[in-house]
Amino acid sequence: MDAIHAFEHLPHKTIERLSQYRRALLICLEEGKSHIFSHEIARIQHITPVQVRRDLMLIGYSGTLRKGYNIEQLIELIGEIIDSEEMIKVAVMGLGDLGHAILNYFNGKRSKLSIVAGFDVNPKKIGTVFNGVPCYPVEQIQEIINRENISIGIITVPAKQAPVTAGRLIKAGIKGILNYTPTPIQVPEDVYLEEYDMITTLEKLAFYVKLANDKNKL
Amino acid sequence: MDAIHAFEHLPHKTIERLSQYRRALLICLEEGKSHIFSHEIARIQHITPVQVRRDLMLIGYSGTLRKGYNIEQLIELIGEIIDSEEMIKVAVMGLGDLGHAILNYFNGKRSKLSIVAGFDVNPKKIGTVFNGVPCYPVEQIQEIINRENISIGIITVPAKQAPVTAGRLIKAGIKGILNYTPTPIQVPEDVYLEEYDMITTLEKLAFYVKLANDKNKL
DNA sequence: GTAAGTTTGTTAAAAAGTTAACAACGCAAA
DNA sequence: TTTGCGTTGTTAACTTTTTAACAAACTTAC
Repeated sequence: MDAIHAFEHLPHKTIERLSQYRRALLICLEEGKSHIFSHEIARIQHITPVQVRRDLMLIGYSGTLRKGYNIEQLIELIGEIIDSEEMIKVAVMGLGDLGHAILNYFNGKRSKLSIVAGFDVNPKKIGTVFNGVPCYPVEQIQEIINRENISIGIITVPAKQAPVTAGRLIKAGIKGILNYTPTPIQVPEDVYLEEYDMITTLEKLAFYVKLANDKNKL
Repeated sequence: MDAIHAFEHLPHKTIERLSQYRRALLICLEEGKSHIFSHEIARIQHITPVQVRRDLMLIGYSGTLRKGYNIEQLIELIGEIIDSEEMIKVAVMGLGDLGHAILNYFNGKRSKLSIVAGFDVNPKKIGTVFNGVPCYPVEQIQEIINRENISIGIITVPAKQAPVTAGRLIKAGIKGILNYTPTPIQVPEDVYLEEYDMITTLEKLAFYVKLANDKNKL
């Protein structure tokens, strides 16, 4: 009980990294490894070994001296912290290229997180099934979200339609929204929002590439 | 000269936000507005007005008291800071759904950043043109990157192929890589890397939705 | 023309996140 | 043995980022 409460206060960045650690660990497990050192995890994630050890300290996991961390146990523990007990269900709004891309990458790999519905305005897509996910008309959003008990919506519609799509999700009682479009949206306080915009990242990258270039010119 | 040097030391987060401010400002300009208050920008980006003012202070832009910031001027200034003088050219590795999605969202809107080539292994795609971007076979990567003077590569291939794709880009002399796959890659020191993974964000969102749920249950 | 209200620009404080430092431990080699 | 090395766990220092506080300046209302 006390331990559960502690996880509430994990730093946001640690939560992100735990998800990443787990992904890396799953790959290592596949490769037949049973233990891993902090510096190995660190190298994969482009961070320092200290940071890895600190994160693991925060979640109360102990490794073995000179042997590293037990991969299987660590995956298990990370799951206990970041996964939900019940399945968390997700809807994708807009089954264009980006929606499809997400379904592809996601592809039933997460055990406690599952995309169960897609919505689109294109009549040709309605009724089709892509990667096991059926496509519904947006008008049915309220009905499907209630029926399937969907708590997260991913917005992958064209940028201009992001706000109205967000509005629909909010009205339907969604708990969290992941917005992949470059158009920022507004949500009420009780909806958790994650804006995840591709263009910002690219422009930032371009800035630092330019900077490096300019330095080399001197 | 001195002013240019100062921009080198802008906080990373400020660079990100400048890109976002500009995007929001462009929309406001389209809507016919000429000035904007810090709290308006803040609201759009889900941050505080202080943060906006602080960022603008750092880039040395002054607004008008009780009138706000001149949108056109501010867009101009942000461009001077984050854009490169010459066009920065970008290649997309993998023209699947995600590659297409990026081309769609990007779509020639950035004036100083341009996607000029796509690469794929699928023979059916080679030679086609999507959104004005021609698709080449990966074997020609070195040739095209040299010829077009491409400095940034975006990786949108299937996750398993991310590392080998990164290797090809690096060998071809790329300066910056944006990796959209969930598989982390390794780059030498002089290549700027941005990992931009969709699954981490979704898992983080799920965690905070779960947390909110658990709290409500009590 | 004076008071009240807004908004900017800036400095200072606080919070969040990262890195450094190092004790503790245990294995391996001499 | 005992010495040296590699690794963990943890505290403390540092850096980055955000937030608070407030003076200055302009506008409007009275």
